[in-house]
Amino acid sequence: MNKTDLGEKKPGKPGPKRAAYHHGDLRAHLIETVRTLVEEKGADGFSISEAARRAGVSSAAPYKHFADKDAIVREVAMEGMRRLGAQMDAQAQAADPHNFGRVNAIGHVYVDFARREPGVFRLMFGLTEGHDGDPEMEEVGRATYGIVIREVISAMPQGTPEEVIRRRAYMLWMCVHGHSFLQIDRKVNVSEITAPDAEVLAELSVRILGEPS
Amino acid sequence: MNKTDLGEKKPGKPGPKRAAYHHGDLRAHLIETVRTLVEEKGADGFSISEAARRAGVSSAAPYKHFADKDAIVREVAMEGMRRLGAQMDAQAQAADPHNFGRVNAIGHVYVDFARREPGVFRLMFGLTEGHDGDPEMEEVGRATYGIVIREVISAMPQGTPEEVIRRRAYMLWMCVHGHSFLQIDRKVNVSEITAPDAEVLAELSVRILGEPS
DNA sequence: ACGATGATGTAAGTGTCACTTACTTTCTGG
DNA sequence: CCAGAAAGTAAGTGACACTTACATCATCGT
Repeated sequence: MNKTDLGEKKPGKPGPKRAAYHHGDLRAHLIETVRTLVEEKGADGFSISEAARRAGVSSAAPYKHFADKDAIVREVAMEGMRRLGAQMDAQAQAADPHNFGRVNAIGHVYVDFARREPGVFRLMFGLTEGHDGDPEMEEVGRATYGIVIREVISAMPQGTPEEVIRRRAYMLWMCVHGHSFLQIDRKVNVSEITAPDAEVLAELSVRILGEPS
Repeated sequence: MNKTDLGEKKPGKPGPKRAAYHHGDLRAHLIETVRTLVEEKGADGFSISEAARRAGVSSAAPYKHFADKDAIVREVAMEGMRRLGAQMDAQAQAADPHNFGRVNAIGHVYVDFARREPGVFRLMFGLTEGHDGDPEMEEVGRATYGIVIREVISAMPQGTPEEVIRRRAYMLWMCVHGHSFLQIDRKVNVSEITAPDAEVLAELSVRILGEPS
């Protein structure tokens, strides 16, 4: 009976990386399962029961690891936010700094993430009914947004006031965020718009970060 | 026993405006109740049962008027979309055409609607899991977006190609849509942004509709 | 008037879900 | 090696979406 030899039973203190009792880190397994379910059934269409069923445990088992459904959802959302941040960072670094290429790269990562994982994306940015004020969540969000700020700073002329930086960054965010949701919620065909991302994002960064006309 | 003398018993044909049998147009009453509930409990936190309870009917009664929960939600969303369109139209007509004033007015109506009725707004623009392809819904959406197009046309130089018009209109929509969701989902304090709508929207319309820098 | 008809309502289900409680099993630290 | 915590289970509870079978009532053709 292989217990999926995931158990890295460190004889040390329990620590935060507790793993492998009966099931073999059910906690992480559940987060992954829920992530899949959220994409399959939608953010509100999935059930803890089904996640437990897929993990091969009883429907009460999840509650040994999470207070309630929202707690699982929060973990999935935070994990998604960290992934988004990492991708944004990587692609920004890899991009050509000229012509706002790094800012554009971040925008593409954002929109692509929404398209690739619309369920998780909605969890991350939908209200999730009460996760505002969660300090850990806000911390992760701030870290991710910090990457945007960083690239806007280096895309704008040196010495641009912070006030202006923040304004420009937020304007970009508005656009990219709105574009992402309009895409995944399929509101775009409403007006027969089929603009390629690259063009639109490139034009927007010029218009928003450039000199006002 | 006043049956709330709503009954306008037209002896004519049943027609689409059927009213006042036992309850007195339960259908409309339910839509209104659900609209309230959606704001109180959130788009996925409300229940048909509670709506029926508030309307004073059995929990099975709603299913005489709507196929399922989604059907009620769709009606609420469409009614909201029609109201949004009407407000956009009215405010656009009332606004000063100079300096993209009419386009800005539309943006304000959009954002204000989101803030005033975030629950309904989410219903209108959230995926609602399968209402894409609903022809009536698309028709209402197209009509509302038509107002935007109309005002963008009259804000841009005469003779601007339709392709460009559509591009500009969509860029504006992206921004306003993103701003609305970031506001109602409270993602804005993440980055300590507290920009007044008027400034941001005015600047955006200039940057998006004006000459590229 | 009047009775068939269909629209509108109810009561009593079914199956699922979130979450709880009481209990058992398994791992771990002293 | 054992006390106790951690991790799991079975069996609930109450709410909900939706169904089925039945009751009521306005309306319309006769």
